[in-house]
Amino acid sequence: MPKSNHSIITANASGLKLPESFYLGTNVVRIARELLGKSLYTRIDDTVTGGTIVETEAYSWKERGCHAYDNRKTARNAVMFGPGGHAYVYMCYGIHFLFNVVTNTAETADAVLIRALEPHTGVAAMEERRGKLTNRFHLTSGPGKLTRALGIDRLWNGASLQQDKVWIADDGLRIRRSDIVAGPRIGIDYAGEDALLPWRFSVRGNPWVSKAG
DNA sequence: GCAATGATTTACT
DNA sequence: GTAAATCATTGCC
Repeated sequence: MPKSNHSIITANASGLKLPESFYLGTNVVRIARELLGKSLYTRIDDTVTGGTIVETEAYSWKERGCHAYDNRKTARNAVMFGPGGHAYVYMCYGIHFLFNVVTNTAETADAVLIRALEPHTGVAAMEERRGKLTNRFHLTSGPGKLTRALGIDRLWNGASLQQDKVWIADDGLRIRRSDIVAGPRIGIDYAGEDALLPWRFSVRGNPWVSKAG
């Protein structure tokens, strides 16, 4: 009997931290796909919170949707020009922090935006950070929501994913290729035809995937 | 449905 | 140096 993919989980925090080599890969689209099913964790004091990544988007300096399009380096996006395996956190709409994983080697500005998690570790702590919710699926089902749930803010920009503050682990979960949905990215209409690139990936049928798509 | 919210960027002088 | 437009969204109406 096939396992329901309605809710994929649940792993624990004992999985293997992804090595730096994973992030140094040159194909950011492939990395965005491979991050589905991995777990993103943060540790603040002794509180570990985390969940399974169920939605990502790839961004590359070669296309207009990216902050670093055409190799334009600014104070905000400087982290993207460093080596892969670091966090790129920035503020959007003046209210929300968005968490990205820098990929590729130094001077090649690619990144993967983490858009949604299925929470499985430290859920009570995340609920406390998010405040009262009418629907439990709203806890981490959006890029701004998950950073708030995990306690991520702008000070985390540039943090290494090889340390014990924020990291991504392989908890052994495998997402079948046929259960990965690809589609256009959210909220980048200004990118012209690059907005049509099918660089948003999510887990088919998972209730924690953001509503925006 | 749409207002709120503020950092960042860009286009000027 | 200054100002206006822009924005990888959310949450409340």
